[in-house]
Amino acid sequence: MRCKYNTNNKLNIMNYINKYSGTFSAQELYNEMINCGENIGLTTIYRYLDELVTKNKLVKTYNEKNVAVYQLLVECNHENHFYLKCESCEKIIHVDCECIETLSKHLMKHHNFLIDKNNLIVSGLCNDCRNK
Amino acid sequence: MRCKYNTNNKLNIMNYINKYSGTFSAQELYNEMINCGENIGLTTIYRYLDELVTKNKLVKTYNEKNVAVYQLLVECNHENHFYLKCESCEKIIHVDCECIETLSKHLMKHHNFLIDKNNLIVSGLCNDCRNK
DNA sequence: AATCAATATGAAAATCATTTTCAAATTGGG
DNA sequence: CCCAATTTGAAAATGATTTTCATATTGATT
Repeated sequence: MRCKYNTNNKLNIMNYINKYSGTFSAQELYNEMINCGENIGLTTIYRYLDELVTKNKLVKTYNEKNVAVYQLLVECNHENHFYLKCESCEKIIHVDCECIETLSKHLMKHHNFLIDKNNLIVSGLCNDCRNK
Repeated sequence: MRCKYNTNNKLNIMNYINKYSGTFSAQELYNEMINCGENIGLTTIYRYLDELVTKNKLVKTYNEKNVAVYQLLVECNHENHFYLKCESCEKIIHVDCECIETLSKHLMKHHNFLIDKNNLIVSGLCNDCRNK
């Protein structure tokens, strides 16, 4: 079982995670740490990232190449920030993604509608509830 | 280059695809066909499924184990229906547009979120109120 | 129906992110 | 300081998907 001890490795990984504003893969994080002279194993990174996902500190999604990418779950007022709300578990998911800019531009151009991103909550089912 | 010839294999795969009302993986489809005595290669199935995705006949998502699953894309007029709501005049605007499908696919693929289109209300400013 | 270049096929090998294994190192409570 | 619980990470395993490439099939043209 994991997640019992707070180790130097975990603190160190967290420091590097905090450098990212967007998503990062386990491999990218590993490369960054190695390049900075840290001594860490890729396995350890995978494990700690999963631990943080379980603790809702990170959100895990998949990029266009189907590689897992992670992102800090932090409140923020970024340009492309909006919310996903799970109708089942009520969880709010913060999203920071260009996809909303794409929709925004489309609605303006083709529907003459000015979207209010700060007020956008997209309802649906989150990954956990969808798989229940 | 692919997609030029219509072969017996492709017709045959299509027959089996039509048996599914929900999602199926390449492996599941392969197993089903082999069990039914068909002579087919898994590689061929992967290739034809991708061809059908490109042709918008199938939608490709990933299940909880991150395995690609496919589903027939059935045309439906109300499939892409959602609402715009003006924050100023409270008017509800009905929209039937593919842009929501684009967002939906993106949210599923990259954020593991199944959008509930029937419940989507996008807030903002309508054309009239924006010009006041 | 014979020819032939383009395309399709599929078994085997390769790819590659992720997980598992397991012996060694580390942690923190007692 | 001890020691059992936990963490670590290199190496191996996993497994879905892609690539390779020699062979088979296709369909247009004679």
